[in-house]
Amino acid sequence: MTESRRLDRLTSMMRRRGIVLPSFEIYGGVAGLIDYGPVGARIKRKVIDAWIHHWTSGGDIVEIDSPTITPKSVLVASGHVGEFNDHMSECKNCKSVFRSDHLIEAVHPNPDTLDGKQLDSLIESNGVKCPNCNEKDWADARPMNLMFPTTIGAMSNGREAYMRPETAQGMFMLFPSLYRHFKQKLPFGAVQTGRGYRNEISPRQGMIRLREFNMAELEYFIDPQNPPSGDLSSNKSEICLIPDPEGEFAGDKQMTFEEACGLGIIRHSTVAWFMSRTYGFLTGIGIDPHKIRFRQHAGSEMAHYATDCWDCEILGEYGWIECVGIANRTCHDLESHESHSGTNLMRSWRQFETPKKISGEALSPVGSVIGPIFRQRAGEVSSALSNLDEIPPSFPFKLALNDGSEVEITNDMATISKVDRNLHGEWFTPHVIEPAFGIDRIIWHLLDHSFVEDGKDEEEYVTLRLNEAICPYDVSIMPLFDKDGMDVYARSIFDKLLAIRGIQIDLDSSGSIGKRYARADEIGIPWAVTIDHTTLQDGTVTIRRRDDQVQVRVDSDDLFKHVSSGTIESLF
RNA sequence: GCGCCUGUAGUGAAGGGGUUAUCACAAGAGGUUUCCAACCUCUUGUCCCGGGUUCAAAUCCCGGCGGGCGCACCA
Repeated sequence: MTESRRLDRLTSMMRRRGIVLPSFEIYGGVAGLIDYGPVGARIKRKVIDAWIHHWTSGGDIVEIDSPTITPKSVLVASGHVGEFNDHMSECKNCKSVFRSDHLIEAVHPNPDTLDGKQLDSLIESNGVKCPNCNEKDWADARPMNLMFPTTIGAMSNGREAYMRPETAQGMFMLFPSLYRHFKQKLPFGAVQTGRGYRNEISPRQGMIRLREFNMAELEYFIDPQNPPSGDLSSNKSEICLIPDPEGEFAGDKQMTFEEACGLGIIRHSTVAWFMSRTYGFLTGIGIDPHKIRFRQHAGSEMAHYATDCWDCEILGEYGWIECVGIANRTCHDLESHESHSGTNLMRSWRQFETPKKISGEALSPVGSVIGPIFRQRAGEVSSALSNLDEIPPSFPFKLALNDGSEVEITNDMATISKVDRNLHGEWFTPHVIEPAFGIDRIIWHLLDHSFVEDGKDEEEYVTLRLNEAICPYDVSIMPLFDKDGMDVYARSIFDKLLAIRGIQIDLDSSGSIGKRYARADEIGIPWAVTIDHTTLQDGTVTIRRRDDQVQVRVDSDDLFKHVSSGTIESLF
């Protein structure tokens, strides 16, 4: 039983039992696209439900839902269009492919601002050699667009759009609505689960790198001057932390979140709080706590929008895989959307404890003089005058306009007036802390960590020790014999349990009872209820616990009660 | 995108120019007082797709698609 074969056995089982399968297989399949089968879709639903509940149960976070089709302008503002239109250069000699901007990093301060032709000419003029074979024979740079383009509108004059590469932009678009919903008080957050799309060059590793994938993202809006944090001391677990290798705390650490935050390893208290709650979520649905670590991004690998980022990595058959990214996105997105869209709604009001007294002098433009002199430009001159921070000591003076030109202002064009008022607060752009979860990757690791092969002797016996919160079926009903009235009795229990909202029940009457237990164990059904001869006499059934095969006999009424309340465990 | 390896029932495998493609497990029907993958009978179901070579291709060749690994990429 070598470890690499375990991966094969797990993926075979997932196909065979309808958990996760390649998509469109009868047409040859498509790399990077997967289906969740009948069993897998149940697991996925439960993981997402658990995730939504985990974050919204505090009352300060709400769920939203926005389109996957996103107009280009939104993604220009977010930076994705620029970031995603990287160019690739191919060495004609050895066929190696490199990012064009990386090739000329040494000779240009901002290579990612260049277009294809500029990149080619710089590569040519600087004689850049292929890092692989040292030749200088480059093909023209080709854009590598990692977003799926589409068009809104069926006709040729449709609007350019992309399938969203992340769900986060939906939360930013709704910031004004969220701000009103939360009575204009920070902090608050919004979550969204749904599909994201990235046209990966080469998807690999099963459900780890997909082209269409399930994300669950949370944007938590805070006042940067008053960053909130929950009670970190409630989590006593020692966590594996890998701080920024270029920073002062380089080197693996093992400590609580509270300690790491106190020492400044985690730089932001709100980030620390979300790391702790992320840890709580993952372990709560069945991720092995010993296979979780948090790795801080070095400055050089940080996403274009983030100033501090921790990846939560989970260990599985593919090694350590990033499953959650917790980033401090600061005010980047809201500010960028405000300037690109021209709105002024992406802000929050910060009330001063005591109003600030503003007294000073201000220039008031005299319209009747400015108008005739500057004509079309009069409006611009007036607003430039009003916005002057410092009043020049004497007239006339040169006033700079937005277009770069200067005009002369004489003393008849403006009057100086005294200003006295109280400032009760100020507008600012909230900062955003974003935990972003890769749901498919988390599901993979849940399956990986639950997949236990512990057959006696030579025989392999597979149990999927899934946490009850995410099991595909809650209970499997098994008539010991599929006759003599046991079949009818089983059916009646099946129907009655199925009627309970949110409960999924499996009914299995084929094959020997041992085989049925094995089938149920393999897809992680935690409880098996058996109807036998005694049931027909006194209405009691046996309940078998998946993880240790222990059975108890209870009245079927008690079964209904405990299934409804999710307290079967208390019967043991 | 590149290189190497690879693709046979639901799953895992054997076969490697020539009768009707083989096996195990799984699945379906029936039988068996059947509580931890028991047994018996019967049944269903497979050569990734497209070209080429050949009298004959699952087998050899080419291309595509998919998978694994390495390089590159992974906001």
